[in-house]
Amino acid sequence: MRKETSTNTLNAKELYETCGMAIAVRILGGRWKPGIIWHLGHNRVRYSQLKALIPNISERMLVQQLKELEKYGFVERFAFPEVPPRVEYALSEEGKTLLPIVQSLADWGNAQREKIKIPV
Amino acid sequence: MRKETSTNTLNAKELYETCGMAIAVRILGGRWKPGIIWHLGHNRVRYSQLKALIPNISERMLVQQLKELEKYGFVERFAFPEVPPRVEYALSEEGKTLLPIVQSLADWGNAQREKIKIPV
DNA sequence: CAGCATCCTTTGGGATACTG
DNA sequence: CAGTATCCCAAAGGATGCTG
Repeated sequence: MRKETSTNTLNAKELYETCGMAIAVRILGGRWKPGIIWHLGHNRVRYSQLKALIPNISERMLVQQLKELEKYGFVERFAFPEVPPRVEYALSEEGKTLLPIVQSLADWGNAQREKIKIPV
Repeated sequence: MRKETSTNTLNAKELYETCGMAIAVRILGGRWKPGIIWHLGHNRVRYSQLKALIPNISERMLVQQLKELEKYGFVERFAFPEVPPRVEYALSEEGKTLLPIVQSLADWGNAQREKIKIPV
């Protein structure tokens, strides 16, 4: 078992030397987290459902990002001891504070779709 | 001269296959763009000023990110034919639509500074 | 079903030196 | 002052195969 180099871990030094923007970018950074948060919204969502909602994401990324969000307390994980297994994810109260941000990202992006000039 | 692989170029295929969120993440993605946009705000800012406002950023990154933002039309560049040279950057009208997003990122990040649990 | 492990490629970003 | 050019490393992400 090889230890995955833990990225996005804010240690005390980094935390207090950076401004809020830097913190936000580190926590929300990457290609997937905003989409995951957006799809969680206010509901509980099953792992398989989440995977279906986010086409192109690999299982590796989905699990990894969910774990990071869980580690920071933005996402809660509910595992049911059933066979076959069932796991649901949801935003914590803290995580829900991210919803306005990701919503405005999504809205902005959708508005761009019509306006942007296509290179090539 | 080695051609820098052009990142963040949305071609037609990528553009129309993705949702708004994916577009927003691609355009705003990375460690620096939100901070650059935030510091530009509603003013014109000189290159050297921008560099001072964003500690830790290298010239390479600052120039590269500004060029990308300019390519998409979110940033305008004003070069004055003087010696020593002077260059100012500002958000275009289109670019200013990003301000609410980056502002909410900054606000959220600042709010986190007090709340977050410090690992190690 | 909901993952984990491993290998690999691509991208982002830092350091340094140099220039019109 | 406002950049370029080059080299290099680290982090992000993809593909595939396997498991409780």
